[in-house]
Amino acid sequence: MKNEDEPKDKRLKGGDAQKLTMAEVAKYVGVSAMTVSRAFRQDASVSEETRKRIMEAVDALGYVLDLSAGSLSSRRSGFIAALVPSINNSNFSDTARGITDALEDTGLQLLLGYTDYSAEKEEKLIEAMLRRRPEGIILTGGSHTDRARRMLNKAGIPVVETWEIPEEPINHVVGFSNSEAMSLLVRALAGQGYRRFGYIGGTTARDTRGSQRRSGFLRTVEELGLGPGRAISFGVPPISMEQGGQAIVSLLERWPDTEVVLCVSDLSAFGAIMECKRRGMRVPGDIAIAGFGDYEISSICHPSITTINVDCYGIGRQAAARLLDALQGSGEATGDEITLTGYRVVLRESTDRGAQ
Amino acid sequence: MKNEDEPKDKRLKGGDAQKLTMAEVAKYVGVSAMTVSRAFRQDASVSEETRKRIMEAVDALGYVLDLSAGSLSSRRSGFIAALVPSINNSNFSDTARGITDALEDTGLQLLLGYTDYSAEKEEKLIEAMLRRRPEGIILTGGSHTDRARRMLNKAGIPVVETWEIPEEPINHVVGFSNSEAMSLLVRALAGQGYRRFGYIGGTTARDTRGSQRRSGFLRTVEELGLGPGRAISFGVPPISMEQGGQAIVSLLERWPDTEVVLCVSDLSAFGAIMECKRRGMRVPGDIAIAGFGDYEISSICHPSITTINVDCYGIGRQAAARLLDALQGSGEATGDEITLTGYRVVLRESTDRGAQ
DNA sequence: CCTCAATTTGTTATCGATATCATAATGCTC
DNA sequence: GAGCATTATGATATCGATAACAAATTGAGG
Repeated sequence: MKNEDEPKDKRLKGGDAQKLTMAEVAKYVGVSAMTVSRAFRQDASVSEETRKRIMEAVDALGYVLDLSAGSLSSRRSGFIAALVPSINNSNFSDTARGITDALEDTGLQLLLGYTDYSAEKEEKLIEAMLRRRPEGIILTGGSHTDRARRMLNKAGIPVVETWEIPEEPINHVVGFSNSEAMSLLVRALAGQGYRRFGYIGGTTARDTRGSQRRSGFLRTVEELGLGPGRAISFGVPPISMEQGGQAIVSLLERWPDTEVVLCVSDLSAFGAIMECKRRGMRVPGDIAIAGFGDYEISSICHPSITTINVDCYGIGRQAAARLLDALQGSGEATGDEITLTGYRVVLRESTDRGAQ
Repeated sequence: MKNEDEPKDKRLKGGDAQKLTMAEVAKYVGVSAMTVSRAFRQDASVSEETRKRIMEAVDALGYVLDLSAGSLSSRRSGFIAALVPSINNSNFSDTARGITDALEDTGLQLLLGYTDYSAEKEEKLIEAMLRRRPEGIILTGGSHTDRARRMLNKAGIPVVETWEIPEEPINHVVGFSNSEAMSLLVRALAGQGYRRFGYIGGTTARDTRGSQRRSGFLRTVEELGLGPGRAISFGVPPISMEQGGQAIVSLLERWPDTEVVLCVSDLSAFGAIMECKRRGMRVPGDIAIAGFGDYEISSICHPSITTINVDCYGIGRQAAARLLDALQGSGEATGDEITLTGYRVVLRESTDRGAQ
């Protein structure tokens, strides 16, 4: 597959004039580099005719703008960073989509990083991102290492924390109370007559949202006089489908008369439901199960899964909007620094009291 | 939430000395900027003692390296780009994880973009990435716009196409034949005695891997003398769970005696199975269903889903490895330019002939 | 004690674009 | 057609790091 009939300098297949610069395009067209630079920006004042000629040359020569040079000079990197715990989670990818959409036509690009639910990885990623000088940064959650906080404070760029309401916000917040949301679900199910509540989901610092949901569960069960709640931890967050299945087995062994089990996410709820069915139990007949997050799987699954719908996409859009506000340098604050996003209970088959 | 007791220049909460440069760190320590620069790289020759003093100063001042300046000078951006069709797809995120892992300790960072299965979006993303001068680029699939191809050729960086075997590779390829893989699944099921095969999944150019699977299906059914295959398209790729459910209804209306249905992915297979169960059909008793991709859901689901397991993670690792080889400028070719990755049939409950 | 090599540090030019200011061309009004 | 505003283009310095080369320091060997 190697070609012999070419110069033997180590060059890549198909690659030719590797280093094509704006100055060369300029010379080719017969204008100055500055004019070429202007032609690339829509606001700049270049005559339509010149721009056309330049763009033709750009096309003919195959020139591609070099932002690394441009951003050094303009002190604008042209991107914002967003860190999410997991890339393979439709909730977070919906948020990422929201950000991307909100950024459209702003000339800003999104750079995504994933922290794998680890504050240490988050710290490293924050540093890696800051080294490229993002114009703003969107984080998931409010739990960061001290060093990460220091770096973010120093950076002098707007920061948005999302998906929860941190005790000590760094800057802007777009999210909701996970504990309140879980509480709402408990109350909704209690309102349907359920009394003996179980819960699947850990308490580790890795998943602060999960911990908040758990504490919302325990608190509410207590408040309703139905306590103490029966909570099982299993595995390392994020709890997988498989771990959901293992957890419900443990839970039912320990508390066999449990009526309804709430899970930290729909994925573990799905695992739990499937495991129950595999063991010949009926859901919701023998045991009712609910999740959190309203993933696609929950509406498709048979039985469909009761859950909390979160405005994931909206979180993304709002977070980006707050960032853009801040970048616009709007002297006055845009109202509160905390933007609350919505959630709602979605009752489905998996907790239907009428069904058998 | 606004503070009045501060200078009113528009400064961000917590932000102080915004522009801290290497030269200032150098002055603080009493060395030259060059020495500071060296201290940041492990290979450089700086005495241990000096490096320690510099790093302490970096810490004390909160200095963060500016890569946009560095990469301009060194002509090394320090990142590679990878484009995947969808961010919310565990197959592709496994590949992304493979790339990330392979890049560890190379000093290279991964920048991920998602094309939403659109060649136009891919073209735009390729341009956006190239403007930041990645040192290499990993693509999904072999179907690109002409302009994208031109840009990639001009860029003079290694390119790896993954997840399929393109007719006209740009440079390196790491993948497998989707049509052969689907063919293998058809043969495995035919071997179990199935005769009347159906298929769910489109033919659009948006999802070339899906098209290849479909053609592999049709070809093999024909070859086995079981044709013509009964194929249904539904919706725009990637086919969702819900569309899988709708598709199987259409398929069974049109060809009620179908014995087994193969789906372009596990997600549509799952949707199809759940829809069947909702309608009171037994899977595999009344209809057998198989998927493609071996997503987590397939092993958890009840019934568990027969599928093709693809080495998604390996694709990522290998793609990154090929890229690194090419970057090492290894004069000689590293064997073939096409790296084949494995796949295997995973037989599970959803096509179990013994079950009812 | 001198020479040469190895190690550590410094100086200067440069990467490729853009900010800024200067200048040329154009158009409009009276 | 002079005067002035407006638009289009150019020249130069600069962003903040690193490459490349130079110089200073140290140590070993004869």
